[in-house]
Amino acid sequence: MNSINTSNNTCIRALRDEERTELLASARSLNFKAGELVVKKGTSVNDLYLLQKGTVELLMDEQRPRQSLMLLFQGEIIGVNCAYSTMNYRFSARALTDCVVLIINYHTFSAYLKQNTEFSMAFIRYISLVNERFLDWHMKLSQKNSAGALAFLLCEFEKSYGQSSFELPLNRSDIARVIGFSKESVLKNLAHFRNEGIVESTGKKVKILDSSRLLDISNYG
Amino acid sequence: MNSINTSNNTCIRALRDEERTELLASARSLNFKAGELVVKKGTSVNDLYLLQKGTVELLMDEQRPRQSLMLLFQGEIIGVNCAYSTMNYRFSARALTDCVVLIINYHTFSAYLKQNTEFSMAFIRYISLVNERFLDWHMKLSQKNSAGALAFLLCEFEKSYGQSSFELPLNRSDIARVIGFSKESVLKNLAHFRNEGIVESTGKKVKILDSSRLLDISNYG
DNA sequence: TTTCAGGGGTGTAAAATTACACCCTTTGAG
DNA sequence: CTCAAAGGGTGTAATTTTACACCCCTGAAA
Repeated sequence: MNSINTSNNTCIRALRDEERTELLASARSLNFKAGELVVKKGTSVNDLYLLQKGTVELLMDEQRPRQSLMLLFQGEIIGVNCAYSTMNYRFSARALTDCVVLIINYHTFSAYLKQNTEFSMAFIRYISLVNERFLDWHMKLSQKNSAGALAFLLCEFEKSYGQSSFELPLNRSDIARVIGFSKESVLKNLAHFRNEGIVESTGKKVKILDSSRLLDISNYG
Repeated sequence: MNSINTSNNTCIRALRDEERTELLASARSLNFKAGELVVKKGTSVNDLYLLQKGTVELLMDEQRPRQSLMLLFQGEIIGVNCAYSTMNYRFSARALTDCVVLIINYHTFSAYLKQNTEFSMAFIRYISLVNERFLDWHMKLSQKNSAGALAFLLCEFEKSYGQSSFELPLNRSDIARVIGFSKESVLKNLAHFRNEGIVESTGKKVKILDSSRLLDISNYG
């Protein structure tokens, strides 16, 4: 059980060794295929879902695939904000890639929060940072034009994957939904980036050639 | 000191009586005039600012008065999210009306978080709810057209003030900044609402006549 | 009293974005 | 092999929003 990798989540690391061992003993790992629903909006929070591997998309509504909240990469607890507010998921999470999710018992987790002050302070810090990132994501996208928003998303992938060459887990319509613009705007801006030599792209394969210029477009928009 | 009203903040109420008394003994009340800067972006968090009375606007940048984050009404702790993440304010807060702010010592507050489990759990719940409201605000505004956004803002004021007739602490340009549209869009939509008999408005005085229709416009947009 | 700045207000032009129509290529099921 | 579906891609029209020009009114300073 100790082989389960939790080192990419800052607040789990704040647990004492024996607590972490015990918590992970009660946890189980689950696999999701790309496209599967990991969390359904409206359901109650019985467990915490730590995304160990893969990328998920948070959605306001599965039906109308209009409003995408943001993307989560490995190391994040999915919908952690809902766990201690309404205790109901306020959005759905869909796997964009094949994912490995660690299911952690909510009550066990809460018990440690009450028991271990170091842990609860680390958790407060963790959710504050998560919410900051959440807000940043939204501020950035809503204040940008279509080119800036696309540049921002590409930069986020580059940062999260840690490499300038990667494969997007999204098709063009998906990208459009995530950044909140039309598919055509995405295509035209991507074509523009290609013509300007800022990125190379064939289908979902993307290589960022001029990272600083892309960041400029992202910040300027 | 016990006369200080803190009952409108849920997490302070979770303190034991003697703790609350002690916390408030070390706190002081401060008045801000409309237009004054309450919190400056980039400064470190040394105290928590509990807004006892009035309305403040959270801004990404004081200089370029473009991006407004959201409005805070009485009972909220200003920038509570920053207190336990970077410990630096990531945005400024400007008083829209005359305000009364209770300055609470950050270290004293943090000491109670570590000491009192009930309080720390209430605080986790509080910041989760605040962030949910933050996110809601942004989701709603960014996905709406100009009419929907204006309707949303008017509904927020109605809700926060608890009455359908009120005086806006914002002129038309301010409204435009807060909802992220142009001044002209605000004026035209307001004129439309007036013509349709949804609101009455002369200058900053607003009376909401058809609350449910306004809510529809807010939700539809 | 005059003047002028600030806010409220409105029509029209300009810009950005979306929607539609359509084409090409790949791929996998029959 | 064939054909249909899905994704990538592009031009053009329609829509939305912004920007500009300008008007009126009020209130405070000269």
